[in-house]
Amino acid sequence: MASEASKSPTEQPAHPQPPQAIAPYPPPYGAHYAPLPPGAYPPPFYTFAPIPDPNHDPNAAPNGAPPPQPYIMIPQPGMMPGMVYAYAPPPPGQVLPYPPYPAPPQVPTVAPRPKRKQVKMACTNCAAACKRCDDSRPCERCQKYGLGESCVDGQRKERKKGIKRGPYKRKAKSANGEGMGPSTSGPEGEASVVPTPYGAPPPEAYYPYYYPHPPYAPPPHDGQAHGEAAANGSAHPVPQTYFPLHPAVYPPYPPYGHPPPVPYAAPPAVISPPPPDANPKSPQAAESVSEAPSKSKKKTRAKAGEGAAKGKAAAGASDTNGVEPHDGAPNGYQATTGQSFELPGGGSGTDTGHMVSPV
DNA sequence: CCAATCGGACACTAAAGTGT
DNA sequence: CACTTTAGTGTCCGATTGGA
Ligand SMILES: [Zn+2]
Ligand SMILES: [Zn+2]
Repeated sequence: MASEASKSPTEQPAHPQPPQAIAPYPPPYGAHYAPLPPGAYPPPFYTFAPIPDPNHDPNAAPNGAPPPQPYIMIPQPGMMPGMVYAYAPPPPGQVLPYPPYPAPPQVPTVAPRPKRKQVKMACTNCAAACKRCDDSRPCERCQKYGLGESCVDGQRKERKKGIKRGPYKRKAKSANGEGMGPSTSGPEGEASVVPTPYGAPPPEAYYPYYYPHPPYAPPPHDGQAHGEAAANGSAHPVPQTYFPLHPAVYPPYPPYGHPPPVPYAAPPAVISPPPPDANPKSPQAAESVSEAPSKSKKKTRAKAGEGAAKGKAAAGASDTNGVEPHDGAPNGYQATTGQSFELPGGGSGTDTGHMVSPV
């Protein structure tokens, strides 16, 4: 019972906390990718933003202008796994003033909810009442309602056998979902495109910006093969290059806790991110989409649990007590694109995290 | 206000289908 | 035969209803 009782609605599995050390690792100007010391932190989490190469990148410092500051990329609560965020870490105790990509905390769309856990077998009383049970017998709820003696496991039906199915459609399972033709044969007109792990395209050249971790990064825009990537198709994906806009073009963000001056608009196109996956549908969501042909829900609910405990024998019993998994979203993320939201400071943006200073 | 009810989303997992 | 996909079945969330 000590296993799952601890879920706080507002908390999420904490990212490994990095030493707040940006100073020791300033990537050299012109470097394409300056990773932190190997082994220091989990690679997907802590990486330096690349510094623009003035020879190739339009975002690099204008003539004579000083190079932009290196930004350490630190994951923030609410960020999607694998995403990196090009912005200096907030001071201790503070959070980023702007919504993370791709789903800002303001929108109720995506809350990092832990999966609901079920007991292997609910007792008959709980099952009948459609309430949460536990592994103990009598279960907590039955004890509460004085149903200890009738708290027994139900009996699972045996699953039907011999039911024929059509041919399976294979799912594309690759690290770079990009090029591959995903579920090729979609007879139902079902989604035929597998979304990238992060749904939306990586916005970049924004302040701040987010983008997928290297394996999903778009190719270099300057025609060069940055990083160790691109060369061979066989080796595993390698960090690609992304460049923060130069502050001279796009003023940096205000200090933490301060709202943005104005809504950030789209910047002049310097880099075109790859097209979004046209399929916002969660692979898992398919379940409830189609009409359930046979929902074995016919059962007549017997009186049990609260009902059986008639007469209020067990007072003060409320099954809403205790742990609430705090729903927010199905475990399958909805990869929506172009969804708008409100910025804390009164601005607005999209779930792509595009935010750019007006200049 | 609170407990009981219950529709339906969600989780689990076994069976069917596929690949090697 | 290992692995993947599909879907049958159970769990239980959360909205609704009804009684005190
Ligand atoms: Zn129970
Ligand atoms: Zn019980």
